[in-house]
Amino acid sequence: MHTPLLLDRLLQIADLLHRDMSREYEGTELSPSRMAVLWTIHHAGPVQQHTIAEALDVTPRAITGLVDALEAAGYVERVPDPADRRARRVVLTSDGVALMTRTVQEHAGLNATLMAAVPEADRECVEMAIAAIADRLAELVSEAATAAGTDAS
Amino acid sequence: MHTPLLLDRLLQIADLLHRDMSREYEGTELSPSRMAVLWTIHHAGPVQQHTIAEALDVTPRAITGLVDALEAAGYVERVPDPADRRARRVVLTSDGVALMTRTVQEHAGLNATLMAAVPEADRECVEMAIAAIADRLAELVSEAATAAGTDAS
DNA sequence: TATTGTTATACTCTATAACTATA
DNA sequence: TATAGTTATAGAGTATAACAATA
Repeated sequence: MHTPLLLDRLLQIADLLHRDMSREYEGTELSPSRMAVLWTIHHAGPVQQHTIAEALDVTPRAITGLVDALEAAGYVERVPDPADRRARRVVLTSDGVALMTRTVQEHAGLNATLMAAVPEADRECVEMAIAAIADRLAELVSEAATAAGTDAS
Repeated sequence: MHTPLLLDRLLQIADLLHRDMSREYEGTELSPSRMAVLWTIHHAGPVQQHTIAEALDVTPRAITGLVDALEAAGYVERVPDPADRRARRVVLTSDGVALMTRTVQEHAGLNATLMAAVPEADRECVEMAIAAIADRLAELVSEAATAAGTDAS
């Protein structure tokens, strides 16, 4: 048995994060996909649905369903867009803002717990390295998607 | 805009890896879930389906569907279990073995590409740190799952 | 004409529950 | 009685396609 590759560790972490989030939200009106919509609105402010669709790289149809669910649960509201009567802006309700505030705090707490597993002297180096890996991976995925899109057209 | 947390970077990497895998397999008989089944068999050898279900933390019913698809695609075969006539062992076909051999090589290649984004002097430290973070996260998720299970019972 | 978002429909993945065959 | 796996059914998430309202 040899040491797992860094990539294997990253895949393990990906699986654990997704599993933990799914478990955390089970029995509630939330889910990883719905949280992704809330993060987009949290970061971008009131947005049109097609903007969310582009940010998450899914079709507008998928956003219709996710926003329907979030609106029914009381976390977001569809409001008229004064500049375009076809569109509506999706905004966080006060419940939505409170949820995201709590979630940001929980993220910071989990981040601190995980960083505590790394020797203090190594932390800056590790943060830089993971950022570099994430950026490199984003480039690769973007190139692969472009190549696939070119093939298909 | 402050520097993203390490956790945010890990979530970004998780999303990119899943997205890239989904794109890579689109239009084929494969998918991330089906690949997870193949990885389990690749590592454990011929296994009963309930063993795969436990390894992936899904219900046996889900495995029935995934193995059905993989068998139809020619990557695995269900063979009788000589020790238990209720069960069948799932084994890789020669196509399945060839696929996993290719995939292991592709993983090693991607791993090397990503590690190239990290200064050579930092690599060992980063590998150790990510392993420590993965182990810590696995503990946390396991504890949370146990706590949730205890609550429910 | 192009864009925004919806309804209609279908597929994958997953869960629970009821059932068969075997242990 | 318990276990291995299946069928039946349901729900979430996503895709394509056709359509409405507006730009």
